[in-house]
Amino acid sequence: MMHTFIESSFQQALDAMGIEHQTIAFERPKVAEHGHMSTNIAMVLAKQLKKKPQDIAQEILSQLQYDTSFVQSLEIAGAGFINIKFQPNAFHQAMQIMMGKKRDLGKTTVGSGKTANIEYVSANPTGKLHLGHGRNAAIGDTVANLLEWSGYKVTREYYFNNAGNQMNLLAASIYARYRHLIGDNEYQFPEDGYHGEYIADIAQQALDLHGKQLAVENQDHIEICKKLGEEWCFSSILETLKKMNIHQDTYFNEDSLFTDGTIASLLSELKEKGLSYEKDGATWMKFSSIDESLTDRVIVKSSGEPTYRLPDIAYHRTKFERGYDLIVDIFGADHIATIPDVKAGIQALGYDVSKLKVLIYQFVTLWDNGEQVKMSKRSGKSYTLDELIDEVGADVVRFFFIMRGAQTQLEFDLQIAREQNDKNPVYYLQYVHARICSLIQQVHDHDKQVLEHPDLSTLTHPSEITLIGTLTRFEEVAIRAAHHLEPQMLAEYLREVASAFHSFYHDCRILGSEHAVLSARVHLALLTKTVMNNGLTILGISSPESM
RNA sequence: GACCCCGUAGUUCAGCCGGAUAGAACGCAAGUUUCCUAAACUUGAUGUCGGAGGUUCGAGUCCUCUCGGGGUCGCCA
Repeated sequence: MMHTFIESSFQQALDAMGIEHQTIAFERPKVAEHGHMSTNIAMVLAKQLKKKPQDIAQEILSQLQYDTSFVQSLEIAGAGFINIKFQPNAFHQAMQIMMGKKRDLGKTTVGSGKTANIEYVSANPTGKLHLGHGRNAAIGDTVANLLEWSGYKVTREYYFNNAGNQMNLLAASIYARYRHLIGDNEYQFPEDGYHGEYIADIAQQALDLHGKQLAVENQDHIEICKKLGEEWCFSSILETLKKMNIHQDTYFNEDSLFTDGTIASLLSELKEKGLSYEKDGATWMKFSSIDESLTDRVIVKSSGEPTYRLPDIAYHRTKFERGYDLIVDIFGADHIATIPDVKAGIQALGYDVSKLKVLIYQFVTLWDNGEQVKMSKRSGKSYTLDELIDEVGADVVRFFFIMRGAQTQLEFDLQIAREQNDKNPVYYLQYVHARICSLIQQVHDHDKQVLEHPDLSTLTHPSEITLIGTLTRFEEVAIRAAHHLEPQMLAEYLREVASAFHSFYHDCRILGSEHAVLSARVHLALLTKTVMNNGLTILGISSPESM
């Protein structure tokens, strides 16, 4: 936000030079000697004006009219950068503005009036959530939060299929375990069946509810097992998500697309538009006619059953029909192949595909004591998300899953996650909040007056200025993270805030200082608390009052 | 074989729309507390940004090729 103090001055200078209006990029130099802010505008204009960047910079500076109570100095440096140093007053003004926003600090309006749909987790009710789902959930929920803070009206959606092959396999697995429970040890367990312990639990439930009434194998009895399985799995999933502070708004059942005729009408429309054709008794989608790099795929098997592509396209179409301005899917890397097909289908149906953003996250590998924890789905011995949350806590789980970019493979180190100390980055952030809460408590005990009308001009220590400068970036970081759909940008930033605060806290004594200094510093601490609290809230992580 | 993601310090990773001397954490070495939570702070060492070309005032960032790791290529989801 600091650039707002100087931006219009630059625009006016460019106007005076007869240069067309254009966006001026301001950035924070890495080196302190380069000032608080710099712009490369002179270099950008060099080609267009056919002059040396240094000369252009000189010209801009000679035209520039600025408020000297805000700007301390302007310098031309390097290849033609203009470096800006602000007066402490500028930081105090910025702080004043932020203090006025109180709990809404960080909320912006870039997305106001717009709606967004974020689909995440979307696990079918065939088992417990595993670590991959955890990463999906943490990313999805945080992206949803970020968009909400940017002003979007957000719908959090969960898509599931309780009618497919996998569900039949679940039912067959439960039924087999049930038969074993009633003594039919010869009964064959389905090949590729689900082996987790929970299957036996559900079978036990079937036994408790129905006794030996299901002993004869028939469709009704298997259906009972399926229903029990679905309910059990879903409640397990929801419980796990609840622990992660995740609550979704809409649960979209794939089956509804078939029962309400959406699929049928899509099929006839595709046929009408010449986007599908019959071959070998199956219906194929003509992806190759939409995009040369794609291959035609079966959408209805010769058996009459649809492949997953058909409902996927139909489902995404409903999202477009529901009128969202932004549609976000959170997918694991294993689903990467379906995305071009869905996009092509949507585009061919006449929708604006650019509204659809697909966030792909890479796999998670779990490490403990320097050894990789193998996760085998077949044996059912995979480490579940639930176990992970119980072991290290939901805050740690959420943070670890978003602290790296989604596109990098995540190494989840249990050893570090378990530590409740300085090695664990989550505590570093939360400690700032707890420290400030404790401080405020003590200030309250001593002197209630300090909280009124602080004189910020006493904040001149380099650590104070650095902290204020860091806090001023909160809004733009939140916007940028939302725009790029990258939660880890916010996580990185909060670490910077924490570091700046701890330095300030170390350098600048608060309690016992003279009244004016005490008051101003307390307000700086309070503002930091707001930023940390709001930032952690976006990440779905708690802000403890004490640790 | 084709396509997608990744490759940055000993390790795990940041690095915005291409900007100046590539950053952080952990680990390692050395310090800081009669005082607000030492779960903190300060200082130091450590780099072929996988490699080779190219684009330009300027490349970790963009393009081409190449090597290495992961993923995906079904009338499975």
